[in-house]
This record gives sequence, structure tokens and C-alpha cells, in this order.
Amino acid sequence: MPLTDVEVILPLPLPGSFTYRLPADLKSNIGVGYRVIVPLGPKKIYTGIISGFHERKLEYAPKYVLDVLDDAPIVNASQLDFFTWLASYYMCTIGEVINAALPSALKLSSQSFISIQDNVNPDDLDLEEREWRLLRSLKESERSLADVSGIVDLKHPQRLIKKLVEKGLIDVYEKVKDRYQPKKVKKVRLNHLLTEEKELETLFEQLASKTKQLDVLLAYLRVVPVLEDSKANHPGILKSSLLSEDISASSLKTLVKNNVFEEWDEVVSRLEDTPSTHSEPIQLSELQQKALEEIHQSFQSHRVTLLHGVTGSGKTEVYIELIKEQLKSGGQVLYLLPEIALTTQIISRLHRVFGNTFGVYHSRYSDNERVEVWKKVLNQEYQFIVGVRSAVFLPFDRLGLILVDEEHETSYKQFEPAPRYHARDAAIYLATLHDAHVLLGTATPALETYQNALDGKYGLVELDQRFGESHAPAIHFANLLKERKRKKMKGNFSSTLFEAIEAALEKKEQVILFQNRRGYASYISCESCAHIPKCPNCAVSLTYHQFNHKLVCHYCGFNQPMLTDCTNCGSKELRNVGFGTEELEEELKILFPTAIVQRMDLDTTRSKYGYQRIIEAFEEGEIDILVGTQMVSKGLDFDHVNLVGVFDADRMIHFPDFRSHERAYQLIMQVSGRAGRKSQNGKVIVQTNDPEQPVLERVRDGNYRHFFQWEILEREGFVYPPFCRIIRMVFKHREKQTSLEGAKFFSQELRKGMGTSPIIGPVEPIIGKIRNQYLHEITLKIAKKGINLAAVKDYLWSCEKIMRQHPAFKSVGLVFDVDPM
DNA sequence: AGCACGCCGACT
DNA sequence: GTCGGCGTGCTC
Repeated sequence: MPLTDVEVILPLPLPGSFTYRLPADLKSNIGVGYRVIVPLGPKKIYTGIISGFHERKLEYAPKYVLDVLDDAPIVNASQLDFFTWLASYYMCTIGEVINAALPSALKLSSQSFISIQDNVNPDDLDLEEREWRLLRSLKESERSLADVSGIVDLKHPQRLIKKLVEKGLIDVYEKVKDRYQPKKVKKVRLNHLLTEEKELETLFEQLASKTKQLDVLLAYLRVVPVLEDSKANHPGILKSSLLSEDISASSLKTLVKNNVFEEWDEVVSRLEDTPSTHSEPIQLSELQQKALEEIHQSFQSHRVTLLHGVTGSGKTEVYIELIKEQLKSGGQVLYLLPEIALTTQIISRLHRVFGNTFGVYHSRYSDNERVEVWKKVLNQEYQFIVGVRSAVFLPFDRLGLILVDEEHETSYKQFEPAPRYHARDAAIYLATLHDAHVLLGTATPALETYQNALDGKYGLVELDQRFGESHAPAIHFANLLKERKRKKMKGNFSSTLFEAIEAALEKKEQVILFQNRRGYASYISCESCAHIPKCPNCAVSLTYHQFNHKLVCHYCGFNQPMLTDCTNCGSKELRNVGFGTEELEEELKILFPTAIVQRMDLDTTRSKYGYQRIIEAFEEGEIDILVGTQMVSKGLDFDHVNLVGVFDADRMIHFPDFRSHERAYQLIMQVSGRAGRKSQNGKVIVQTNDPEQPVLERVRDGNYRHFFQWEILEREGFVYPPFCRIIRMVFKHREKQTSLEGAKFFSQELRKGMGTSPIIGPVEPIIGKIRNQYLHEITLKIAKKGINLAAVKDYLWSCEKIMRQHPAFKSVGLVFDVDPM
């Protein structure tokens, strides 16, 4: 009988797959998509996914599969196709895709542990200082490799460990951890032989003198009326629900021991089981109904359709109708939302319509919770998933519809680590695999998307009126330059904004203020020598955070206590330059002492429910003024907000990036959408040094198409997307010179084969150093037509290969970013 | 990614 | 002379 070999994809940044041999006892129930445990290298054990079988002759002796983890595939065939496409499109390995796709509880891997041999006493031996220290510590307990590294203060303790193993003093072994653990609860019930009246009476007699145990029995019977309904006993009740101050665990334990009660573990779902309050009726307005019909029509001839609906036009209702229809016809639905928009508001809305028939896939979910969602999609328990970008990886097998809400959002693009994929674009490919439809929804489409719609590549449906009573808010500009000259500014607040806030508070209306920068000041600067404290690892200045009185690097997390005097000249005059959400919060408390101010940014929403708590407090009217970053701009629906203030519009507009106008426009339009959602007097005040600048003209005008027509000329003139595709190469090295030389060498190689395509760089990016690595970038612009993208990527790989042949560039880090944002 | 091997500077 | 840092190559 020929031996069967399997191809296994490992969740590692290694090219291709690995061949393993299947031992006879594991051959029976196994197939593509099953997880296996395999050894790799001299020590490690990993979980891999089987991608195929063969019996080809090999030039090496493969290792054996150690174990099979599943009795059914955990990844289906169309997913493997999808992952392969992602790897090739985004120029990474399939292992990196698998690594991003699988929740880590499904990827058990081994960790090295070191323990001391029995009977070894470090004090009796002639040892070096480090050896002695390690053995003493191992006497207490086993240690992981990382622990050892800390104990002996060595970056690579392997040599030391090897020596001690040879001396026979310690053992090294691999432990597999991080396995998915189902959630269990302890339940109790009465022994089923005691549920009849007669037996119960006898029991009461027996317990007559044991009052504590009797209390337990009585408490149980109060909740479970066994005599009235004999079936009620079987499911039992939560052990925790039975115990209380009067009911002790020890009495219950005795009863269990005496077989009066039974105790057992029951596996329960971690996913919230919100009661199914099905089918809140949805009444579409005439315009929404019309949009729905247009979408149907568009689906007939287009895979992808853009629903361009102004903020407040009621896109969600249209989505809900489409979801209902799709579910009725038996297809699965994926509803993608950007991270920050996935609030309880939208989820509870969906709960009211769909009950608990859908799953939520979110970064705030624990790993075990993600595994449960994954399995429910696999088992057909969920036909409908609402999730963030990584939800595209779930094991769908017959998707009918993908909704991408706020499709212009940049958070759909994964920046680090690989795969650097865009969930919208990945979703479109996913839809072609399933022959499904895609609906992209937004008030401010990405320029690429709108161009595709105008070209007829995507269908286009417009919803250009707000829903119900609400009207587009009036947009005003506060001229900071003028106000500063006339000394009318109060701190960072223009008199225009200040007075508007006063008026709003007077009317008991709520206010949202948007400042796209967290922290207190953007940096601090010495008054006498102008020195600015910088991160020692990155080329950025440190940001002052008042709540913990620290200087923090927003790139690598480095932090130190706030300085009392300048490290350069010793002066005590340190000044805040620029301002963030935290400083605004402080100012507001002084300017409006009676108002309740809440800040909403990464720092205040880090905890699992931090975000939710603030939103709820705001909804309940417990907060008068909400100051926040981007987070306040998305999808929040508040009835009592009529005023929105935007700070620092200029910094967004002048950010050195070809998308800065688009982003500034989108952001301002999005926050503006928070004003006056339920009334006719919404007001937005944008603070700027120059209200006449073109982007702000378009904001004032409010018509997206006018913005598009103006901005697209710019893109065409300078050849930027959508008039080309971009692939960016980032080079990293701890020597600045090496990083630059590597990039230069690569760009010369690149120019040889890409004669006609514009190549920009190498240039030093705005942040030139991150985590002690110096960066350089090359940007390649590729014409939309007449060039084979796959061939370009192959050529890029070959350039890397050539570069790596030079010893000097072997250690230069290089990442490809396809369609960077 | 994680590991082993081997080259090199800087310590006893 | 060794030890530890660090670059390099390999993993079925």
C-alpha cells in the first residue's frame, strides 16, 4: 500500500506548503481543510491546514503528521481559493493569510519549556553565576524560553540551555497551549429518583434535623416546582443561582455526596443569547423603496453596486430589507462595518429585526468567542454575520450578499502585519467566488469607487435626500486668523464656536466636538531653547498625556514621566504645542464649568465596554459635551445633538498625502452628519485659518459629485488612483545608510523592467524611523490598462531576489503594500 | 517565526 | 583564549 502524503499550510510567513506523511492510524477520517499537528524544524510543533493529498516521489524523507484535530473540515474549499488569491494579490505568503484568518484558539502551537531534573541541587554544584541563577529559579517551577531569557539576562539563552542539558541538569520540552476551551457552567438538579411525592416526603424527614441542607432543598424547590411538573427537574439550574448568603456551598456539597443532588458541567455558548424579539416591522419611505428597487435592477447586471446615500438618508433600512430577502432565498449574508462604527446601536437595531439568528465578529471579542462564531458559520447555525474587516475570512459556503457599509473608510485596509488587505476589495473577490452580490454603501464614496460607478463597472444607486424630518445641517466656518488678530479666541475656541456651544447648552442640547488627535498636546517644546522631546526609538516627538502625566510615543508605545525641566538646557519653561482631545476637555471644563464633558478616544475606550458606556451615557443625556477623535464621526445616531464643532480642519487638509483632501472632506461630512438628525436646525462649525480654501468650498457646497469632479482632475493631473494602481515598497534597516542603499539598489533594478511606469523614490517617509528601524519607501505607479498586474508582482519578487544576492542587503527588511492607503 | 550554526569583537 | 551578539540559512 502506498503511503499517503499530505500538503500542509502552516500559519507562518513561509512560502508555499509542506509535505508530511500520514501514519496509518490517522488515514481514515481526514481531508482537505482539516487541521493537523505537525513538527517543523528541530523543536517546534504547529497546527496546519491540509490543502491536498498526493503520492509523489520525494527527494527527502517527510516527517509524520502527529495528530488530526478535527472530524470535519474547519476551512472549506472556497476559502482556500480565497486565501490563495489574497496571498498572491497582496504579495504575502499563504501562511500569513491563514495566520490572520484563523482565530488563534484554532492554531495551537508549542512553546518551549525548561525544567530542572529531579535531585539536582544548584548549591552543591560548581556553576557559573548565570547557571546557578537559572537552576535556582527552575527549582521553584518550570520556565518558558522567554522567562529564561529574562532570568539569565541573555537575548538568546539557547547556548546556555544546551550546555546544561548536556550536563544532565535540565530538561527542555515542548508544551502545546492555547487550545480552544468551551465555556462550562456548573449545574445542579435533584436526583431523578427522588422527584416523586413519596420519595420527597421521606427526604424531608431525613433532613429534618439538618436545617442547612433542608434550606438548600427548599430553595431548589422554590425555583423548580418538581411536584407540579416532573419534567422541570431534568434541565436543572445554575449552581451559582442556588447559592446565596443563607445557602452554603458546603451543604450542597454534602447533598451531592449523598446522591440527593446531582452536579455536572454543561457546555454553554459564550455568545450572548439575547432573547429573540423578532421582526420589528420596517416601513420603507418612498425614496428608500425606490432605492431598493433600483438596487435589485442593478444586481441583474452588476456584481457590485454602490449605494450613494447622503448621511441620514436611511441606508440601514434598505440594508435590512436586502438582508431579509437574501436570507429568505437561502443565501448567506456578510455585513461589513468599519471597526469604530460597529457599535451597540447598530447591533441592537439588528437584534430587534433578526433576533439572535446572526453572529457578530468583532475585535473586542475574545478569541474563544471568535472560535464559536467561526463554528456556527461552519455548522450553518449563522446565515448572517455582522463584522469588521477580518469577518471576510469566516467559513461561508454560499454567500449571496455582502454589504460594505461606509466603504470609503480607511480602517478596512489592514496596515500591519501582512496580509495588507483591503476588506472591501477582498469582499468583491469573495463575492465572485460565491457568485454573490456586493452593495457598497456610503455618503462619501472613495474616489476609486465612484469612478468605477461612473464607468459602469459598478452599478450606482443614489439616495440623495435625508430621511423624514431631518435636513442637512448648515455649515459655518470660524476664521481663526481673524479672530486671533482681534483677540477674540478663548484658548482653542473661536468666539463663533464658543457662543454656539453656550446657546446649545442653554437650550439643553448636546454638543459633539471633533479633534482628530488624542493626547493633550501634540508635543511639548522648551520656551528658551526650543528643544522638543523625541522618542528614542522612532522619529516622532512624544505626546503629553495628562491623565497619567506621561510622555508617550504613539508609534511604539515608549513612555516616560513628564519632564519637569528641559533635558537640553534645564529650563523649566515647557510649552504645549498643538492640542489634542485631552487639552480640549480641560479647556471645556474651565470655559463651561457647569457642563458635563466627556472625552471619547482610544485612551478612554480601551476597556471592553468603555465605548458602550460613553455612548449610553450620552444617549441618556448624562453628558452635555462629547469631545472625541474619529470615533465620534461614525454611525452614531443621537436625537439631541444639533451642534457639531470641528477643530484643526487645516491639519487634515494639508497632511502631505494625495488622499488628504478626500479624507478631510469625508471626515468633515461624516461628523456633520451627527448634527440635527432629528431636527431642522443642525449646525456645524469648522474652525480654520482659511475658510476660502477649495476643499472647504466643497464642504460648504455639500454635493459630493461637485467634490468628486474637482478632486478627480487633481488625481488625473498627477496620475494617482483611480488613474493608476500603486504598489509601495518599504525598506527597513537599523542603519539608515543600508536602508537607503537597499532601496536605491531595488529601484534601479525596478527601473530596468518597468521603464514606462513612474517610480517615486526612494524617499524617507514622514516618520523616518520606527522602533529603531530606519525606513525608506519606493512608490510604483502602474497604469490601469495594458499592464499585467500579476507579471508586475512577479517582477517585483525577482527584484527582491536580486537584491538579496548582495550580502549588504540580506538583512534589509522589505514589505510590499499593494493599494496602500 | 524560531532555531542552530558560525563569525567576530570584547571581556577575563 | 572564551563568551555573547548578531547575521545567515533552513524548516517538509
